[in-house]
Amino acid sequence: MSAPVRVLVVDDEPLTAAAHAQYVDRSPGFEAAATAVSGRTAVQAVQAARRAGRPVDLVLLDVSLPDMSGLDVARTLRARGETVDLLVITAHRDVATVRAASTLGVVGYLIKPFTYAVFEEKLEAYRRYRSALGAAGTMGQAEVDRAFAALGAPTRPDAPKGLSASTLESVTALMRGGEWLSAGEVAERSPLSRVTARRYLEHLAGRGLVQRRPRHGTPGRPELEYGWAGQDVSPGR
Amino acid sequence: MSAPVRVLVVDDEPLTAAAHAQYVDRSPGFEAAATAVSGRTAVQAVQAARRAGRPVDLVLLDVSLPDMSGLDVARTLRARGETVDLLVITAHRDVATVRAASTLGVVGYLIKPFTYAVFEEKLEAYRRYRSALGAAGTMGQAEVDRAFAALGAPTRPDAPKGLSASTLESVTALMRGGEWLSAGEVAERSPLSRVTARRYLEHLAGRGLVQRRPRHGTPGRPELEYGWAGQDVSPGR
DNA sequence: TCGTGTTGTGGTCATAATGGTCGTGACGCC
DNA sequence: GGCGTCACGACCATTATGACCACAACACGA
Repeated sequence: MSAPVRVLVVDDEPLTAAAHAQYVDRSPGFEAAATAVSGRTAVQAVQAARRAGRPVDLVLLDVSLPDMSGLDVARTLRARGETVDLLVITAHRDVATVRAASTLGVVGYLIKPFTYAVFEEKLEAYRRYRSALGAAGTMGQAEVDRAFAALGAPTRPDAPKGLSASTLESVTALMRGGEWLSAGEVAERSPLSRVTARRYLEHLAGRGLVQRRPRHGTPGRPELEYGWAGQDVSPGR
Repeated sequence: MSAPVRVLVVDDEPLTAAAHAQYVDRSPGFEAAATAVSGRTAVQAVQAARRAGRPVDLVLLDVSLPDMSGLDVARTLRARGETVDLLVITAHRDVATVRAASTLGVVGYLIKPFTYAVFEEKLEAYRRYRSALGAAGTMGQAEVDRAFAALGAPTRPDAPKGLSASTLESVTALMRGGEWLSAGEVAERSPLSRVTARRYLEHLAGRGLVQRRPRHGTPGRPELEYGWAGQDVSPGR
């Protein structure tokens, strides 16, 4: 198990900041390292944490701050070369702010108010993003795409046409076991048929929740095996 | 029908820049506005275009430039508040570069070499991103997610009939190591059989991505060894 | 020097075994 | 009772493997 992701919470409203920090601590693998109530203190907190040898990984950044815009905080951090990831949390819904945040390389944009489920989904997406980037020293196009796709995961865990929520959940639970399984093997370990199992696995793969890779070595067409993303890739067979 | 997206192509290799510009003009809704062969001229071109009232919408940005890194170009543009989108096009595959590009808010990251089909896919994703942003003055969480998701759309490497995309990528990754390997050696270092390895190597050789040469000196039929050719843009459809 | 044997891989064919899609059927909801 | 939805079975398409024959260069003897 790797060290938890250290999170700095920035919000001018102390109660809101505390609530967000609570959300963070509630999420396994994340810990609220500090909170800041202004843009200036936020920048200072990031720099201080890095100099102290315990750098911040992620900043939950409010846009409305008393001294400066959250976007300005982002620009300042970028200009100073701080390598932190930013998750914008704001009530601003205008296109200009969203676009500005996007060009500043934020890993997500959350519109207040939101439920914990939605928040957790964003943290989960960020976790996948990190794991996709941390996998290897060099990446192929597919790996790069997977990293970018992780951030694009929709907030709502909606089950599209043709899929049912309960079945999706059971397949997800099975895959969380960490084993690499083919569609046929998933079918064996669940009351589903291979075709149905494949539909759900493909759906999860499209969302970046599971990875696919061919299983070579035996005659015949290679078997596609699926593995839960968000953990390190096992060396395989 | 809205005005076409104006694109600036940046690459230190004039032939590559021309090829990319051709790709852009070939894509409906996009037009190559200019090309630049260095970081300094790229920044100047963006500023000049904006002042001339015909701003650049998108920059195809190479990382390896003679005077400065493409990432530095991005930082400069961001620092000067230019509101252009960036699509990184590079042979750099290390995580650090990918991560740096990501934090600079690029709309995509393409690893050279690539086919036109892959390139077009990225432009299409960017088009969806723009249309998601341009739809309304204010956005809900769903709209924001859709915009971010558009950029995360995976590029499917186009493999011809008989070859699978993921296998092709693994063979490509192995060959990028720079070593000269025979089909049998590739088979040893991958879960593939010699026959399969040969099929993919021959495919890459046909596209000019790897070179072939016989390995003399030992008894028996000479072994064909394959080496990475390191071209920029393959002549694929 | 030339011809022949030896060696080891190149390249092709048939086979294997799953992937993916289409149509059908059952279940639940309006 | 009709309709939409979701899952299943079966079929065809797809892609890897193993085996086989052919080929090309070296080695050696005449």
